[in-house]
Amino acid sequence: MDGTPESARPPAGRTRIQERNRAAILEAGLAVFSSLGFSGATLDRIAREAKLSKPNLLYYFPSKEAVHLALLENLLDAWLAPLRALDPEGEPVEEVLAYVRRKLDLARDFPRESRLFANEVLRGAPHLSGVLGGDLAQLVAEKSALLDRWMDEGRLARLPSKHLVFSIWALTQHYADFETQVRAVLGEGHDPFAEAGEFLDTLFRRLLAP
Amino acid sequence: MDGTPESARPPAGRTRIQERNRAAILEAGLAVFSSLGFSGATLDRIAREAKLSKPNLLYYFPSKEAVHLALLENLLDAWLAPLRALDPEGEPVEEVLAYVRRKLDLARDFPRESRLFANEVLRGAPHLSGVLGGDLAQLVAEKSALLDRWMDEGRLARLPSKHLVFSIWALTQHYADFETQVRAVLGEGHDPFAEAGEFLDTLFRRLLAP
DNA sequence: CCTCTATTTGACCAATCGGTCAAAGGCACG
DNA sequence: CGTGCCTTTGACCGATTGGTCAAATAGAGG
Repeated sequence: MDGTPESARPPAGRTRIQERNRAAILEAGLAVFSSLGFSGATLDRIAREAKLSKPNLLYYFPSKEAVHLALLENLLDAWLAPLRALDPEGEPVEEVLAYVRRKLDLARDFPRESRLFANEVLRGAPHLSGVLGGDLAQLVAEKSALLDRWMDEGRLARLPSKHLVFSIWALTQHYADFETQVRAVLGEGHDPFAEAGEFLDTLFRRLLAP
Repeated sequence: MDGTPESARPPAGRTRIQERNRAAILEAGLAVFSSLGFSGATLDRIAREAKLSKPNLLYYFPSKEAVHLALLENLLDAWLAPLRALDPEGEPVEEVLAYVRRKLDLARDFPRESRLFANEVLRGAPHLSGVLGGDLAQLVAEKSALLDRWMDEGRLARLPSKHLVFSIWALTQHYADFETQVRAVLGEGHDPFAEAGEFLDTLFRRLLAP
C-alpha cells in the first residue's frame, strides 16, 4: 500500500533530538529564506546555519520545498490570529485599532516571517494558492461582514470593508518588508515602529470615525 | 590605459539592431526578474524570452547582474517622478491626492516594475543602497519639508510627514505587489484598482483635512 | 556485553548555473 | 566583389545546485 520505505524517513516527531533538530532547521530556514528568497536559499546554507550536515537536514525534511512549506504553514496561524480576534461584541473603532496594533506588533517582532510571506505572495504564492483562495478568503469574508454590520449600524464610517483590511495589511507589513527603505529615508535617531504606531492610530481613528 | 578589449563589448548603443535587442533583453529581464526574483531568474530563461541565444544576450550585457542593474536604474526615475511632481504652488490636499492617484496608476500600469522594486528592497536592496540613502532620502526630505510647511500653515492636518509618504507608498504598491492575495480575497467580479482608487481618495481626504 | 534502531556523514551524481571562446554568418560600403 | 566590422551561435567549462546512498556512529534496552 505505502510504497515509501520506512527506513527512509524519520519516525514521527517524538524524541527530544528530533524536536531540537527540526526546530533548528526551521529557525535556520526562516533566516535564510527570508533574506535570500526561495531560489536564493541553498540547502547547504540552511544546514550550516542549523549546524547540521546537508544529508542530515534531508533526514528530517524530504526536500528544500518541504522546509519552505513547513515554515509557511507555521506562519499562517500566527499571521491570521489578530484578525480572528476581532470581537463582534467589542466597540467597533477600538476593535479595529486593536487589530492594527496587534498586526504592527507582529511586523515589529517577526519581520522575518513577514518577509517570508511577502516573498511568497510576490512570486504569485505558488505554495499558498490553496490557502489564499480558501481559509484566508473565508476569514476575510467573515470579518468583512462584521465590519459591514458595524457600518450599517452607524458605528463605523462607511467604507469598502475588504479594502479597509487591505489597508491594515499594507500599512503594517510595509514597516517590516521595506524596513531597509524606511530606515534609509528616516535617517538615524528614529524608532520606525514606535512612530508608526502613533501615526497609524491617528490615521485609522480619523478614517473610521462615523 | 583601458584594459578592456574593444572587441569584447558592443559599441555604444546606437544602431537600430542594438536598440531593438537591448530593449528586448530589458523587457524579458523585467518579466523574468519580477516573477522569479533575482536568484530565481536564469540567463537562459531571459534569453529565450527575448528570442536570443544566451551568448548573444551576453554580447549586449556583460552579466546577469548588469541586466538587473540596468532595469533598476530605468525604473527609479519613473518611480520617483510622481513625488517630484508635488507642486509647492498647488492646493495642498489636492496635490497629495493627485500624488496618490499617480502612484496608484503606476502600480496598475507597471506592476512588474513594482514587484521588481519590492523584490530588491525585500532583500535589503543590495543594488540600491546608495540610491535609497542618497537621492531617495534627499527627495523625500525635500518634499517632507514642503508637507510640513503646509501643515504649519494649517492647510493640511498635522502628521509625521515622512510616515505620510510611507503610507502612500504602502497603500498603492500593495495592490501591485500583493495582487495575488488581493484577487484571492476579493473573489471575481471586482476591479481592484478602480475600487482602490475610490477608497484611497476617501482615506487620504479624511486623513488630510485640516 | 550484544542487538536493534535512530542518527550522522563523506562521497558521489546528474542537472543546471553564469559565463567564455573561437568560429561562423550577415551587412555596409568602397 | 571583397574587405572589415557587427552580430550570432554551438560547444564547452568550472562551480554549484538539490538530492542519494551506503556505511559509520550513537544510544537505548536487555
